[in-house]
Amino acid sequence: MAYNHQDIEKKWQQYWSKHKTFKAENHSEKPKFYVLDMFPYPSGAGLHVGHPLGYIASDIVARYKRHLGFNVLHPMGYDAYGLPAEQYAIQTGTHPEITTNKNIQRYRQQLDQIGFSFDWDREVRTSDPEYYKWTQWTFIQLFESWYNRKSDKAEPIADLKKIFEEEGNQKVEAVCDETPVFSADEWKSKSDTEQQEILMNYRLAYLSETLVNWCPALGTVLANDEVKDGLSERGGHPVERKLMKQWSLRITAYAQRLLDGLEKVDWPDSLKEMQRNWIGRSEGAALHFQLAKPDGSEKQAEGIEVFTTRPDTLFGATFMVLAPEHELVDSITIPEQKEKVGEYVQWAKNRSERERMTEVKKVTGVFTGAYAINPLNNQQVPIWVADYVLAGYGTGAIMAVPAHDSRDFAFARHFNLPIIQVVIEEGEEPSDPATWEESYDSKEGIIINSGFINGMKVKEAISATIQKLEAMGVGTGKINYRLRDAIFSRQRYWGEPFPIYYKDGMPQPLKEEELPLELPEVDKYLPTETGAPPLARAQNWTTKDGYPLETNTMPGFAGSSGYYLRYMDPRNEKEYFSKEANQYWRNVDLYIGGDEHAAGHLIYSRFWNKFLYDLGLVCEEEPFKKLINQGKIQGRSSFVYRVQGTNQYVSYGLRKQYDTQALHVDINLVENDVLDTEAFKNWMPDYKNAEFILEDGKYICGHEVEKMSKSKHNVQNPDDLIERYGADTLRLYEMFLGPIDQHKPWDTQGIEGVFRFLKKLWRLYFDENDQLLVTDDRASEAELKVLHKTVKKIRDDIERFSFNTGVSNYMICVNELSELKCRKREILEPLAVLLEPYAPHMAEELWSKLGHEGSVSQVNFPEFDEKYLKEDNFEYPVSFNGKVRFKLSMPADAAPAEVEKAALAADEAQRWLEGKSVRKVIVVPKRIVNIVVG
RNA sequence: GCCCGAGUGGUGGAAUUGGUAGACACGUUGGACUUAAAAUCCAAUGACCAUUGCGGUCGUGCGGGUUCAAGUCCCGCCUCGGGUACCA
Repeated sequence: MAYNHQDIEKKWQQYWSKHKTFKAENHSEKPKFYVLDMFPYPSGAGLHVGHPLGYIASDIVARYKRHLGFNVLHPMGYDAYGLPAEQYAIQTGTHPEITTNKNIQRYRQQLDQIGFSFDWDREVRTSDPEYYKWTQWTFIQLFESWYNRKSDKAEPIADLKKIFEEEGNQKVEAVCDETPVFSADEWKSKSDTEQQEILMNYRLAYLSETLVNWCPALGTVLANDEVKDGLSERGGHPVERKLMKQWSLRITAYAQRLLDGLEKVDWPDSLKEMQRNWIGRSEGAALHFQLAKPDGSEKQAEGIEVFTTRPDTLFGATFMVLAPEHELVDSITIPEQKEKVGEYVQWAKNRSERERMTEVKKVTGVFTGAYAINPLNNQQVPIWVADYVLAGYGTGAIMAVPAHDSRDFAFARHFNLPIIQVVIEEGEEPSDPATWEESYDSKEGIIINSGFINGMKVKEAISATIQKLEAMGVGTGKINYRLRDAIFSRQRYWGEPFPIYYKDGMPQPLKEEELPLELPEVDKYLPTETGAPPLARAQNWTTKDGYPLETNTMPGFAGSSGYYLRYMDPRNEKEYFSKEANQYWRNVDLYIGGDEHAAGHLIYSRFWNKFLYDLGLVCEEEPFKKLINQGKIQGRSSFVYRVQGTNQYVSYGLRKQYDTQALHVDINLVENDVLDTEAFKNWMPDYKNAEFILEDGKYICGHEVEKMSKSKHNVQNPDDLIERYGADTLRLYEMFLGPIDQHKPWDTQGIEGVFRFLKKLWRLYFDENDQLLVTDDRASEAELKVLHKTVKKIRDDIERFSFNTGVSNYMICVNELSELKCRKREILEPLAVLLEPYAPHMAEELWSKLGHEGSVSQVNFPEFDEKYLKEDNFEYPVSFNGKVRFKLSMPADAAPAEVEKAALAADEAQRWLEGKSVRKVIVVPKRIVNIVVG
């Protein structure tokens, strides 16, 4: 009877659960260590082999830190709100909560099977009212706060009201929407509603008209990641942009702090870079172009604000462009152009996302007939409308410098507008822009054709121009961010209800004691006939006083933005978390998760945390000190090809003859790339009436190696592997696959090797009849050396998160001890402890079989002693001109001169020295000898 | 297009600070045990040349460079993966 993983693993999992072995205490003399995994969305497909990769790594660290005497917080929970459960509810009528709870149960069972050391008493679920109470509570705090630029933090709206009452808003520096200046008296004379409307411009959670991805066929707004190529991912329906009243979070107030904070965290550079790009800080100038009167003679009072990063090229601005949505388009267009401009704006608005994306290169636009005046040279430049200028960035208007911007260049060429070169590379002669094929790169160079800045370098010219514009009062240096405020409303059922009701049409927050506002029952999980969100179907969806409640729900990232805080004090009924708990746990020491959350969760969380920091609720400004991205375990996806606009699916080899859209299909419906068409029809209701265009009587699927994810339906689940090899083998194998942060395709081939290793380890302790072989004899030098070498390496490898080499080191250790036929307790006992982080079940079993009570997870980690690692001799590789020719064994402490002498005198050296003179000998102690001959 | 990351045997990967390239596994081949299989154990396994033995040449995507010494550093490319996209 050999290693029986099934019994052993079940036994110890039960033991851990019964004894609450991994419970973390909020009061402890021990130093704290907080290891966190990104919590999963419990999908119906269950856990796949990619999920545990990060969990295993973090579990190894958590277990290791416990051995070192840390009080470890290692919690797990569920990001329980999400579209799949809601979609399922729409299709079947099953309440998403039922589906979600079922999926959570399955997740829990799967997680337990892998033997994680989570403190399950701290589990949170975002869909649990006890949890989302605090999500709602935070929303109210955001609603009741504004961002004061002077103090550079969030402050109460109540304070802002006081300022308004005392001195109006002229001295207020806030991150807010455009608001007219008013005095204290004017403020007091406003009606309550008017005051509320103004305050809305300042609130960090605010209601406004926003452009959204509207899918008429599905009757709902879609998040950006639910839209693919301008079509809805589910169903393939067209998506259009539409203005809707939506809640937003004023995350832009934190743009600079979000950027600065990146300097303070230990995150992968690539991920920091992604966040920097997402925040998209650009320095430049805001400037004002006045309008010329229609007859072209004089200036008008009105003007156009533009943002540019290159004020130094202002003399090369030969025209201006407004976004079709720009508010001035209507008013400045001259009567003769009204019709054309109107048509263009209409056309541009109705153009779907898809068209916009596929026709990026196509140049379109219309002249308004109006002119603006270049403030520096008083030249009149024509104002155009074109959709290559986006309403959402900067001011929605640009000064076009065709000589030095590729888009402006294309536009100027197409409409025959003048091009003036204003930057030139040092030492080059200007050329005629008419002969150019593309715009001229102007990042560096000398300014020409530009009046007072002629001859300056780009950098000087930028600051000189800004100075001049400021002096003239027509412009100012400005920093612009690409980051947009986060749209926070979803027309969905399965999400947190907003703690908001409407009184006289104005939103009002619920009182704290009215939280949580629980999700109501509805008859159907669809929008109403009038297009209102599903919550509008709920009976009596009003406050006690009869005021209507908000019918939108919060998006997926709401609940995940602060979950790491709730873990610190998850059962607190009075507060989000206690101050003491937060002071003790502070922030996450190690956070492991995928980099797909770079621009979403990881920005929102940082924002959320900073906001709570401003409120004095959390003591650390950055939530995640160190972060590791686990690489994705890639899967092999299968595809079917839907003929555009139909429910017909064409086989892989024939797809080129049609206009098709590739859709992922569940790999379980596919064998050797052949689709089980009947199973496919039953897979999802959308496909029920699917028709197929076959080749050779079969439907052949396309395939691709890409990341394994529920949406790609290429999930490989771990249950079968655990059944066959055990959790310890799975843990070791997932780590053995390669570096934790690298992507790698899943392949079960190598798992046998890891399984063999565990069996071999087992045989060090037991004979074929399961009799313990361990003796109390003294260990030999050689055995001690193997042990101590391994202890050092295992520690090292965990500290630097090199788990794959960690596994190799166990293997080397076991190979060597097997070779030595080691049976010594002095060696095998520490080895069991050493193994615990990676293969905890086997470690527990060995520990108890060695005669110990209690869990090995509480025992101190083995120390290594350098004295056992000392080598008396070192085998020098001796190379000639860099090529290793022979080995030379020398005492480890031999002086370089001695080594040199011995190397040159060695028999093997003679054939390489023959007829050559020694130019130089390099001896690097305990490394190498290199003899240069020639 | 732009920004990141990666290219090492048949495969996954190792080489932590410029110092023996290919650790540890998988796979393959041969062998032991067995009636047989499984399990286990042993041996070989980068390519090429030589093969009676000693051995030699090449080799970390490609082309250059720095160095006594380069997978590792520098310059110029190529390929693959990821992110992002009219961001002024």
